[in-house]
Amino acid sequence: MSKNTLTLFLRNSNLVSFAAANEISDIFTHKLIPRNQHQLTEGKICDEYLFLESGYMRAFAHDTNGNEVTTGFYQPGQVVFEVSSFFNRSRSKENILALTDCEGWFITYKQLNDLFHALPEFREFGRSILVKGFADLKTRMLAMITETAEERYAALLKTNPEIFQHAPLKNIASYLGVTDTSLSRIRKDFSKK
Amino acid sequence: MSKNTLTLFLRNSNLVSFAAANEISDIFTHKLIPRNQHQLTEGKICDEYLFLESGYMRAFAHDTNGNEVTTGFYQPGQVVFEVSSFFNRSRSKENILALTDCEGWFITYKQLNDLFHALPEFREFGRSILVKGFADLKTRMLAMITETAEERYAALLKTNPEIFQHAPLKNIASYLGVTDTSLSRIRKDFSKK
DNA sequence: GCTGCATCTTGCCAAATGACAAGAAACGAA
DNA sequence: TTCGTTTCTTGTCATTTGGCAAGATGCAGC
Repeated sequence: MSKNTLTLFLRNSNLVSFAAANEISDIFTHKLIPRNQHQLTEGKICDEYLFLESGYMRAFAHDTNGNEVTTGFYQPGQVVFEVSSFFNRSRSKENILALTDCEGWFITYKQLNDLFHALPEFREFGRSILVKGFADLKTRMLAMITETAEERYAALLKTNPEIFQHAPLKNIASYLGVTDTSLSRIRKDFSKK
Repeated sequence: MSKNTLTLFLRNSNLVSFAAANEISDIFTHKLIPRNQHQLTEGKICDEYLFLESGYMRAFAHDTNGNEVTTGFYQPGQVVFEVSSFFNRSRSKENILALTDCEGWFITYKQLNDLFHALPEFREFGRSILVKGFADLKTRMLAMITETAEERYAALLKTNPEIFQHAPLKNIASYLGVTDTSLSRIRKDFSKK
């Protein structure tokens, strides 16, 4: 069990020097999240900034009718946390749970703020994570408005094929903004091409 | 012409002290943007972090078929900038233009970074702007997936009625994720209720 | 005022998607 | 393994939305 992947992840951002990456990594705590266990439960305040080393996770919320809607997927190499709850110290409207057994490294809100204060390099890193999340969400929003469900499906299949091996199709359906019935038909048509 | 509204805006965040708000405000430059003028043009790097004091603005992008899609509206009291282009120093895929004559106060990327470095309070403020934008976009995404076009229309009418006086309906239609034809019908049905 | 252009509405029809329900298949717990 | 639950597919039908085009309206510039 080593922190190599985390250190490398920080270094690869090109925002954190070798020395700082080591210093930062040392603060992180190792964590195992078994399949189906919640990393974050709605109503709680998100207090972990988690670097996901292995495994897959899913975030979901409930709509006004109480139906589950998958809001995001996480794969190895991503930082897992709910932005609004984490930074505003407010109750999360989302759940995050492990689709598979997961392994990662985390720091708490306080530790993150201390690091931000002490290390400008890590501040830059934190900002880049936020900005990337923002940009990805914007891209997804644009796709939602301008692309057909089949195009969104094809794009997900291309950019994130692994998720199909770990998440049930109904989760992927609500992530794509369609019912599971529709996704099933889209897949049937798509496979014919 | 005074910086009162900007100073008050900083203070009202409850993240910036009175002294710091004055200090920060002093750095900002006044700016007038006449109706229909671009505040940001796609292909350019967004280099202004603009506090909008009066007037309304619209952001839009182009989909793969070259069609215009409105990605956001800005009203007085909001900060206007394209997150990804501004922080990554990359070419913007979006345009931002004035729907009405506008007045505001801005700083450049360099000035913002210097302020972030010098004043932890302003860093907090900057983060809160980013986090709020993120949360709003998430909310909109969830609405896009779970609500009908009519519900999204009704919500916009309630939360942002002023925009209907300044933006043409076709812009509002693409923002809501429907064609202008559909929006026209939705409005007809909606007014009957 | 007139002219031209953009905006908005409306009708008609097609395509996409949803709602509901039944059945098959896969999976997990005992 | 067996049982029960969840997941996935498929059929039927209704609803929503889009594409296209025509006409009406409004607005800006001359």
